[in-house]
Amino acid sequence: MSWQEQLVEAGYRLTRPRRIVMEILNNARAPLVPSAVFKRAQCDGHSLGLVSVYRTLALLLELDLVTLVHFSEGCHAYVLASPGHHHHIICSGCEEVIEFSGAEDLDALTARVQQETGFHIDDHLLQFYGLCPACQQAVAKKIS
Amino acid sequence: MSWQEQLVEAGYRLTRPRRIVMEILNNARAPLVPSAVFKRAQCDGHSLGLVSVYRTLALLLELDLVTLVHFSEGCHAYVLASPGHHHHIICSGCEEVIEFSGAEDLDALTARVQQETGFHIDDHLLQFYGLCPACQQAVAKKIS
DNA sequence: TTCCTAATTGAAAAAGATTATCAATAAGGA
DNA sequence: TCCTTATTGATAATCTTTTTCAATTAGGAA
Ligand SMILES: [Zn+2]
Ligand SMILES: [Zn+2]
Ligand SMILES: [Zn+2]
Ligand SMILES: [Zn+2]
Repeated sequence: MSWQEQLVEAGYRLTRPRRIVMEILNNARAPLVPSAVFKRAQCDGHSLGLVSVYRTLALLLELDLVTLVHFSEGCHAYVLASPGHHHHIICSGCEEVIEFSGAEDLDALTARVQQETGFHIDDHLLQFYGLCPACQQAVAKKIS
Repeated sequence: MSWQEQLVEAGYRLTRPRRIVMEILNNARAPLVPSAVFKRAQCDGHSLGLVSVYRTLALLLELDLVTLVHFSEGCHAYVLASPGHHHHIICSGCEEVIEFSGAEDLDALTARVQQETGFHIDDHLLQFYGLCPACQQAVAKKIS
C-alpha cells in the first residue's frame, strides 16, 4: 500500500503540503529537522508554511510513514551516570530509570551490521522502554 | 575518584551551583530536563540561575558524570520509514542514514534484562553511529 | 588570614523551536 | 459544479536554548 493510500485509508486527505513534505523526505539522504524541511521546500520554490511542516511530520509519524532518528545532542533529559558503559530502561509509567550493562550482547549484531553495510560502527544508542514492577502492579490493580 | 575530584582533575572549580545540580540529580529518580533541575533547585530554596543549569549539565556531560536519556518525543530529525521494524545507522561524517533490521538479535538481551530487573519491556531504541564507506575513504585520504 | 586573579555565575536580552488561534483555502464527494 | 469540512498558513503566544557582560567567588599566593 502506497503512502497516499495509507493516508486516505486513515481518513486523511491527500494535500499539496503533504505531497511536498513526502517528496522532500524521499529525496533526502540525511534525517531532516522540521526547519530543514521547510527551508528545502522554499529552495524548491514551493509555498509551504512552517506550521504545516510540523503538523505534517506529526501526522506522518502517527501513521508510521516516518521515523524519528535520535542524535546524541538534542534530547535533554539527564540522569546520573555510573562509571562504565551502560544502557537504560525507562518506565513509561513513572519515568524511573534503571541502568543495565550488556555491551557484549550487541557485539554480534554490531559485527553483522558492519559487514552488511560497510559502515565502521563506533558508537551506539540502546534503550529499553517498559513498565517497572511497581507500575505493573498498579496496572494490574486497576484492571481487577 | 569522586565527581568532585574529577571536576578538579579536569581543571574546573568546585562551585556551589555545580554542587546543587549534582545533589539534585543524585536525589532524582527520573531523568530531569534542565528546566526541571531549575525548578527543583528553587523548591529546595537554592538560588541558582537557569543558565547555570544549562552550563553545568553541559559540563557534567562532557566529563561523563551524567548521561542523556532519549525519549521518543523531543528529538526531531525525521527520516522516511520503511514498513516493518528497523533500526538505523547514522554516519557521523555526512549524516547519511541507513536502515537495518535485526529485532531478533535483541531478543536474548531483552529477555535477560527483563529477568534481572523485573521490568516488562515493550519497546526499545537502538541506533548505531559510525562512518559510511564514503566517509571512511575521505578520512583515509586526508591522513595519507 | 587576606588579597588577587581568573573562572564562574546570573540577569537580561536575543535567537530558535514549538504550539495555539482562526479566518481563508481547497480536497473530495454529491 | 457546488458544498461541506478538513486543512492550510499567517500571526501571535510559549517555551527552550544561547549570547553577552558586569558582578561574584573559588582557590592559590602572599
Ligand atoms: Zn514505573
Ligand atoms: Zn551500549
Ligand atoms: Zn558518511
Ligand atoms: Zn528494534
